[in-house]
Amino acid sequence: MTRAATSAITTAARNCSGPRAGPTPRSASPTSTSRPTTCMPAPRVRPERGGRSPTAASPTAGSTRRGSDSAAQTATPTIGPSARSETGSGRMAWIRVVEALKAPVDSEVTVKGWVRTRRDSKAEGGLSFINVHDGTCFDPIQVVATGALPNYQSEVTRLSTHCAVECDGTIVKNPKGGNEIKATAVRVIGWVDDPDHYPIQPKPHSFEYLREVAHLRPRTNTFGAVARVRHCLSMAVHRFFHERGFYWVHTPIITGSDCEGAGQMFRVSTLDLCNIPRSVESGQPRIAGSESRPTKDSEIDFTKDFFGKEAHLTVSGQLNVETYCCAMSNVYTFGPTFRAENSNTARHLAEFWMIEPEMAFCDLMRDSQIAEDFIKYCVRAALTELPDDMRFFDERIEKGLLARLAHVLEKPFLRLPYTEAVKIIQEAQAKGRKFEFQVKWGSDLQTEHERFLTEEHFKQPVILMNYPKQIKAFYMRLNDPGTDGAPGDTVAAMDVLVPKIGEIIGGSQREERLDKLDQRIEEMKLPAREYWWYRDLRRYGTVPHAGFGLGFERLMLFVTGMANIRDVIPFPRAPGQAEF
RNA sequence: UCCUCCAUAGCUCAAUGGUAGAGCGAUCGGCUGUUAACCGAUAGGUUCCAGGUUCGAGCCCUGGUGGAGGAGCCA
Repeated sequence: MTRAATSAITTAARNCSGPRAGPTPRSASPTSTSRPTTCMPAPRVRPERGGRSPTAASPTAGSTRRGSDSAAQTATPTIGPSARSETGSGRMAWIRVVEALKAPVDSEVTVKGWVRTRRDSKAEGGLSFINVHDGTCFDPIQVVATGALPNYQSEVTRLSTHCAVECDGTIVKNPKGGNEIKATAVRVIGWVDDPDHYPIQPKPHSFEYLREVAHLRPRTNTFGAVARVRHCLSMAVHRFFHERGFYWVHTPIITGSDCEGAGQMFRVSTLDLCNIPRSVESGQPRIAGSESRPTKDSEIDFTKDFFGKEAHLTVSGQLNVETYCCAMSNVYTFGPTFRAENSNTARHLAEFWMIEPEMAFCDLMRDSQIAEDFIKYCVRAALTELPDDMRFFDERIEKGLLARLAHVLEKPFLRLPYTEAVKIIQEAQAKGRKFEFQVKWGSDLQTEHERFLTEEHFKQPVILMNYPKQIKAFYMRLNDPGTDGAPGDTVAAMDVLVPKIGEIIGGSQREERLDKLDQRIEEMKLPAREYWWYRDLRRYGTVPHAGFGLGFERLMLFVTGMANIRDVIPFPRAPGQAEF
């Protein structure tokens, strides 16, 4: 795995309030106990110079307001569309770093952000180059501070990674061409307590390590870029559907049915775990001491629970969104989803965001076309809206990312029946390609098979269609016998396979015929009673409809080239992992 | 849940069962319109936890805990 050591570097001002969140609360007790906690206002760890004690408790201690004074005389109109009416402590226009990098020369500006790096020179009576970032773009802006600043020795030369600063100055051209700010004032808003122990250093950190300091990692260039792409893709998702007349439906996060059928669920309950109510239906008397453990003879009485029945966190909004589909035509969900699977991989989370469009009067072919358009739309959005971030991912995270994505956009995705895919894999095997698992018609394809198809054999995204019914969900539409020359019954299911990820989308045309649906529910021994409202959709004005599901974080992996799903969501939840 | 590997300085990692090391980062100094800066010096350790073997354990054994990679489940 290319865990391209990242890039890190960021800045942080630590507040004095509240308990220290601690970088690695559960690890290294020696470290955490020996470390000075929080930012104690008083004795600073660093030796003091020059008598001034810039403590975190007095953020602006010793900072100068001179810049403000001079700015007052040359009050400059605000610059850029997003410049707000607020100004810095001075009267210069506070603009974002992204705007400062494009602002015209001689503009008087203020930027606010965190120090990424600082380099000093003794030339010209003291010269410091401070890279400041505020999250608005990949590149920081370089602020040039000179010894003429009154707080130069006392503060500027002590800035360390992730100190928070406000800088006033003039936009000038860097000798190498880019914009930089010739500072007239540098105000320190928040110091970094004990830079030697500050968890993020101006050096590469492993992603594993940064997960332990998830509260500080967004200040690094990698996680800043991830956050921007995540936002960009989220907006693209909504834009894609909105532009096509889809309605966003907020399906419930708490579900009262255990019939969504997509894996282990988290229970939602307000019952007292120390005193769980038992039903006495079995006629057995309750036995003291046995009441808090379920037995065959005493079942938990969920009528006493909050919802009067068992409740769980949703594992899919699909069944619910189908109801709106059969009324609004084109709808989608985009929200959090929860799976209590004990799965520990770079592609799974216990809490993730899922996108599930559902289209009425739609068959599998159109479904797959929308899936393809959707993927391409999202890829294009990232490439055009965040070229700097994407270039970074290409250079430092996955070499060749941009070429891979360009290739994805290039031509139509390939469509292939499952039955054909099995033949291709079997032929490859006959020619000596080794697989850990055998493939035969009727068995589900393993990750290795899917990746073989999309990465080796076709070298492009592939949509597999019409899977054997026994490996797919009950709600998928039964195909006519003999579809694709399959030796058994198939359903109108599709999986979109892409290089690097494997399956990124799973979808299907839904079974709209009540008798066929009932037959499947019965075959799979599902509790028919639980599906009463789902069955109603087939009783009252049923229509062919189709949809698909896509894990948003997997789309993130696909677009950014990041290797681990825990690094593309701000605070990953996984088995044994709910810190922050 | 299964298989494999790992846990030593702020970070990344060394160290035949025999004095705890390097690089980066931090601090201080030198040089420099610097930008992965460079040069020198200094500080920094209960070697994840609990037991055990041994004259002696970072190293060997047992049991925990945590992490990583792969698999399964899936999105």
